[in-house]
Amino acid sequence: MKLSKKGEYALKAMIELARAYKKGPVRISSIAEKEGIPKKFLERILMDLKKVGILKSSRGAGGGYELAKAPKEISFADVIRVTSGPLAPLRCVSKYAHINCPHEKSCGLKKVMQDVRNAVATVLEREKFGK
Amino acid sequence: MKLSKKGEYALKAMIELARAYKKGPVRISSIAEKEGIPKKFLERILMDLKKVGILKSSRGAGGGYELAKAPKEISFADVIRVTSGPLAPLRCVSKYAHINCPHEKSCGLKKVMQDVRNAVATVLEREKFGK
DNA sequence: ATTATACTCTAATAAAACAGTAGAGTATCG
DNA sequence: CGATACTCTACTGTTTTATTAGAGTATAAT
Ligand code: FES
Ligand code: FES
Repeated sequence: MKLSKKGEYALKAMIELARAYKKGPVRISSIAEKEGIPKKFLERILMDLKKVGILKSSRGAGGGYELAKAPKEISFADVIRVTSGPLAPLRCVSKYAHINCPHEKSCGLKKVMQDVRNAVATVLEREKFGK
Repeated sequence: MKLSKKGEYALKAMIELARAYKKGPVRISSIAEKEGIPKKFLERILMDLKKVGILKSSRGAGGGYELAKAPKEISFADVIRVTSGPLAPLRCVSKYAHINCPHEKSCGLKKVMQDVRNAVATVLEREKFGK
């Protein structure tokens, strides 16, 4: 039930970027240093977040990354889904990555796992990067 | 944030064993067949659960596994901790496997992850294998 | 006692996921 | 142009996951 390093780094970077919202782009290396994240790894993470429209970037001198929308429009859940996959403990109870199980009807796990996924999603969807 | 196969199998086996509580031991192969779990893998899982006192076993003909205590005394959380590790997304917010982070004081992640771990623990500790 | 039954234990392994790195390429600013 | 900083593909090493092999031990029934 643990969060990957990638997810952890992504959230930390997002917090940093939210802090700099509307203050111009932030360099990857600046975030990497402040948060103690390997730079090359962070590059890939931020690219992923850009690809789904959470971040935008500008190149060249004075360039860097910044939020693509208001911090209050971005949830922890959004970031984790992109960087560490579904929140649900089992695919059969995942909302956005659902897959059917063979014996769903008689499965004693499904209900509880559904509750877990909902509990997690509630916390992570409520939590935004700004208010 | 996903549950390992090992954890999933363990829970399914526990449900099966709870059903047979006070009805004598159940063979590994019987559980493996019913739940579609590789037998050899299940052996190891049940051994783990025995080691921590959740299950007990008897050998030889007529032998098998059974719960070591009343189903209502065993929670999903107990089983998952043994077979898939801590419930917490990060070690620094884990109750039973806690490790300190360097910058805990200024970390923007800790509080939310604490909430996640609590939400998960609440669901999984409430859910028992019998009532 | 012998045999069949069923758990016990250590070790090994194949594949996947995770964490991180290398390096050449491209856009932009001054 | 030259420095800056993101872009993109591919590669690598490590760890974890999921599983299997096989020899060993205890028990019950015959
Ligand atoms: S594990 Fe998916 S329905 Fe039981
Ligand atoms: S990640 Fe542990 S305190 Fe921030």
